[in-house]
Amino acid sequence: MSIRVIVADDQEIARTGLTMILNAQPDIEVVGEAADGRRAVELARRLRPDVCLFDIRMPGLDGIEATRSLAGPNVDSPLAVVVITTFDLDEYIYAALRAGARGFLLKNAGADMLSHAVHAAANGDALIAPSITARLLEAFARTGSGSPPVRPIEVLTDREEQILVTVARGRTNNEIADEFHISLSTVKSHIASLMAKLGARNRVEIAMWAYETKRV
Amino acid sequence: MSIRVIVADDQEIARTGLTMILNAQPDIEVVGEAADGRRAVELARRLRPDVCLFDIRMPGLDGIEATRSLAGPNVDSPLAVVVITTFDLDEYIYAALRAGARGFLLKNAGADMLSHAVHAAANGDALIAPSITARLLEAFARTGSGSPPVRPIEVLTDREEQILVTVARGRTNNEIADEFHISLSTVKSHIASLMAKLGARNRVEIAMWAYETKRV
DNA sequence: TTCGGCATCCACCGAACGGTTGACGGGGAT
DNA sequence: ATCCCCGTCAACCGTTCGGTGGATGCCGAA
Repeated sequence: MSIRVIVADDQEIARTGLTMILNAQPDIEVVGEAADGRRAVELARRLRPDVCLFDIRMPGLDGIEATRSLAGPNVDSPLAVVVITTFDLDEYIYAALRAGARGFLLKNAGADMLSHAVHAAANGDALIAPSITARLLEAFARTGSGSPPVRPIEVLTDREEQILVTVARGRTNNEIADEFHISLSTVKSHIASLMAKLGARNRVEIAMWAYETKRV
Repeated sequence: MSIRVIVADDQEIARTGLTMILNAQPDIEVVGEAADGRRAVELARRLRPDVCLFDIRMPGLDGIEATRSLAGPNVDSPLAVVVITTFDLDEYIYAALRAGARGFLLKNAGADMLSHAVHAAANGDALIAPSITARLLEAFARTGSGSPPVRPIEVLTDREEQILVTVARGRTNNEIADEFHISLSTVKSHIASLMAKLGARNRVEIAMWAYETKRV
């Protein structure tokens, strides 16, 4: 019997690529696709696949949240979720693993890595991209404890996400205020909470974050 | 006879996705794939496809350079190249178009957009993602001229290049001054000339430029 | 040698940014 | 009905940034 998988990614190109690569494996079958987190969760609940493959960046419910609601600590019959993303930022990795992910891959992973990760997840094991594993171990060594040095990624609100992008495009606060028809104060509020949530010290670091997570 | 296409992208997932979506079209056939710019150019020279679909970000020779050497101003029998990228930043677009691209798409484009762009390129037309087109027109309107608002890249000095990177990493002027053991004034001088040369209005736009040109 | 480019520095000033505190209404959850 | 989060806004204040107009010394090319 083949491993039943669902794939969720907001980019049609990536979604098709993942699906095709997995379907090319003799013992893997993609039984569903979704373009956002909410539908991914619905689909997973309905189909109960052996493995869910989620992109982190998705509109609405992101991959982390989706993972949490399918494989989180308080879920009774958790599904196996493999999270995939373009950049290997620590915040994401820890958040994904804490959310219950059984795997963490980068989008530049090849077909081999991909199918290995799916097989591992289906077997109750977990596969993490080697480059990430190294940093994970290092992090464990640094803290000397069993708990990873997690900066809990706080989920950005819709408005914050919008502001984030404009900041990363080099807009000034005044320009942002005009663009969204809100006051300068409000823009500063949003940017303040962005800095707090992302741990950024200034707007350039906000822009950095946006770039590194391909939000620009 | 179907349209012969080659696809170049360093991410296997995206490459597979693009190939599958295009092969699903009755009159399009993907005749080759490449994972970096150099091989893409070789492949294109050998196969002479009707359309080349290039990602901008590729190791070695990037998509822009690859486009230039296949469709640039001084090429005698130019091929039709469609450039695709995740980012829709102006520098990329202009660079791609100046390099001779016959299309410019974002990676979040759907299958429709993709096949339309390939068809257009094969017919000697050009298709650009709507969101980008709007900004292009706006830019043309701003300059009021028929020539694209191309900014000739002035060469950065070594020092400027160094400062550029630190700015893009979110450092403040004071931190940069400490890091290089120079005065705050000097940092400001360099940043001023950076802004002048790059046409940036503030340091975030400097950071943008650094990210877009893979300097970070 | 003279000229220009580069890197260094200074002073001044207004604009933009970042931090803080507090406030208000709406909506969803309990 | 209550509470909390979100989005909105205000006032205030210090810091940082960006702009201007210089200055100096060094080096290499003309």
